[in-house]
Amino acid sequence: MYSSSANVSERATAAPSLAISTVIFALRPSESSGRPTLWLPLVRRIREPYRDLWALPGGPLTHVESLQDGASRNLRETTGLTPSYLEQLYAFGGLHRSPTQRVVSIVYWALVQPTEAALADESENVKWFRADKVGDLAFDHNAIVEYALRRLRNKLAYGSVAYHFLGEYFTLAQVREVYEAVLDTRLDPANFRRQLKSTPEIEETGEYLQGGKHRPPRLYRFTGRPGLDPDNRSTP
Amino acid sequence: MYSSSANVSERATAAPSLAISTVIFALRPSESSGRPTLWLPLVRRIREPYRDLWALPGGPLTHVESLQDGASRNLRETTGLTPSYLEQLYAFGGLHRSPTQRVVSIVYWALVQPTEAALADESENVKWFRADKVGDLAFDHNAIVEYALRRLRNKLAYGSVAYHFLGEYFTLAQVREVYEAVLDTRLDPANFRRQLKSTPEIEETGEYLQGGKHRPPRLYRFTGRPGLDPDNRSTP
DNA sequence: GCAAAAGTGTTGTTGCTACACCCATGT
DNA sequence: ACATGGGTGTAGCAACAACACTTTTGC
Repeated sequence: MYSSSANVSERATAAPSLAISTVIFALRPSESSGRPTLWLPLVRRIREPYRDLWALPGGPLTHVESLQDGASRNLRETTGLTPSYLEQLYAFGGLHRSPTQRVVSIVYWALVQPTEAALADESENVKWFRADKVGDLAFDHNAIVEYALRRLRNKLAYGSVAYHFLGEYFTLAQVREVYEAVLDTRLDPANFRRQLKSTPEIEETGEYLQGGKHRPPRLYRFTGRPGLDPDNRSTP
Repeated sequence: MYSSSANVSERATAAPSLAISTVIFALRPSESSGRPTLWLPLVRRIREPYRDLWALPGGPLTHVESLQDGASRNLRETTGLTPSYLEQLYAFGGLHRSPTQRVVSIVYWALVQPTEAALADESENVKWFRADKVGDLAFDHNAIVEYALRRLRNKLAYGSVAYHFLGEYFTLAQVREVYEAVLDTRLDPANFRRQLKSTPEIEETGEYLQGGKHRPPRLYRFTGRPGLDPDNRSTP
C-alpha cells in the first residue's frame, strides 16, 4: 500500500521542486605554466539564499523538455556554451540542501572544447575557476563539483571521454596533455602513444599539424561513440 | 489528491512529478540446475496506466525523506525487503514515459541476501522473476532493468559489490558462484581464489564451513566499505 | 649543427591463464 | 578406496613501464 498521508499538512505532501544543474569542464592554458589545466564556469547568485556566492549554472526543469534537453538549454542560457559531451552525473536530494525549500537537483556534467571555452561569456556574474580552486560555493555545490571531478577522472582513465576536450583533429600529444591535466600526472610519451595507437577508435589521418617549432606531428581523428548511458540511444 | 494540475495551462508550467523506484536483485537457486541465478521482484499494477502489467516497485517521494531513504522505505513497503546494498542508478525523465502525466523517476538499485529473499512476501501482486526473463513491463521499465543489469555487471567486474549478495561469512567458492551467476560465465576456481586472496578487503577467519559433502572450506569476511557515491558519506 | 618534440625498438617485470597436482573430507 | 570440491605450484603469454635510440623539423 501507499502511505495515505491525506491528513498531514499540505507542505508535508507537496512534491519537492525539481531543478537541473551542470558542472562544465574545459581545458584552458594555465596563467602560470601555460600548460593546459582544468577550469569550470560558475555563476554568481543574485538572490537569496546564498546571495553573491558562486554556484553551478542551473534552473528549474520545464515540463516540455527531457532532463538532458533541460541541462543543455540551461547551460546555453547561463553561459552561452554548447557542450561536446553531456552526461547525467547524479540526483542530489538531501533534505537540507537549500535552507528555504526542498529541492531535488538532477546534475549533469559537460565537456566543452577550448575554442568554445575561449569565447564564452565572461561577465560580472559568470566567471571561470580552476577546478581545484573554486572556493566556497552555494548550497552543496562543493560536494557536487568534487564528485564530478571524481567521475571525470574515473571516466577518463578507462573511457573514451578525453577526445571531447579536443577538436575534430588532434595530435596524440594533445591527448596526452588532456590526461596529464585532468589526472595531474606526467605520462611517458612513448608508451602513451603506443597505447592510443592500439585502440581502434583512433584513426590516423594523412594530415600533419604545421606551424609548430619542431617536427610536425600527425593528426588523428576519433571515430567512437560516447558512452553507455540509458539515454544515449545512439549507435545502430 | 494533491496534483494541482487543474487546468491545462497550469499543467504546462507545473513541475513534473517525482517518483522513486528500485531494481532489486537477489540470487536464488535456479529451479532447474540448482545453481544460483539472478532474480528480481516485481509488483503488479492495480490501476491505469498499464493495469495488470508487472512493474518495478516504486512510489512518490515524500518531502520528509532523502532520496535514499525514500527508496529504502518504498522497497520495504512494497516487498518487505531490507537491502544490504542500495545505490542510485539513474534519473529517468523522458517526456513520454507515462502516457497520463509527466513523471521523473529517480531509480535505485539494491542487493539483498538470499536469506532475505527467501522469506520475502510473495503474493498475487508481488512476484519474483529471473532477471533475464521479466517479460514486458509497464512504462520504460524494461530499459531500466536492462540498464541496472549493465551497471550491476560492470560494478561487479571491478567493484566490491559481490559480497552484498552473501552473508557476513562466506567461502571463496560462494563468491565465485556470485560472479558466475551475474556475469553468466565459468571461472577457473584456482585463479579466482588467488585473485580474491590478493585483495586486502577480504579477511581470512579461523572458521570453516562444516556440513558439506567434502573438504570443509575456510570462511572469509569482507571488511571494505561500499562505494564512492556522493551520498555515502561513510568512512573517515 | 643543435635543441626539442615526434616517433620506434628493446628489455625486464608483472599479472593473468591454463592446467597439473596435492589435500581433506563424506560415503 | 574413491569421488569431489578445496587449495597450491608453475610454465607461458600478453600488457606495460622504463629508457635508449632514431627522425624531422625550426632556429
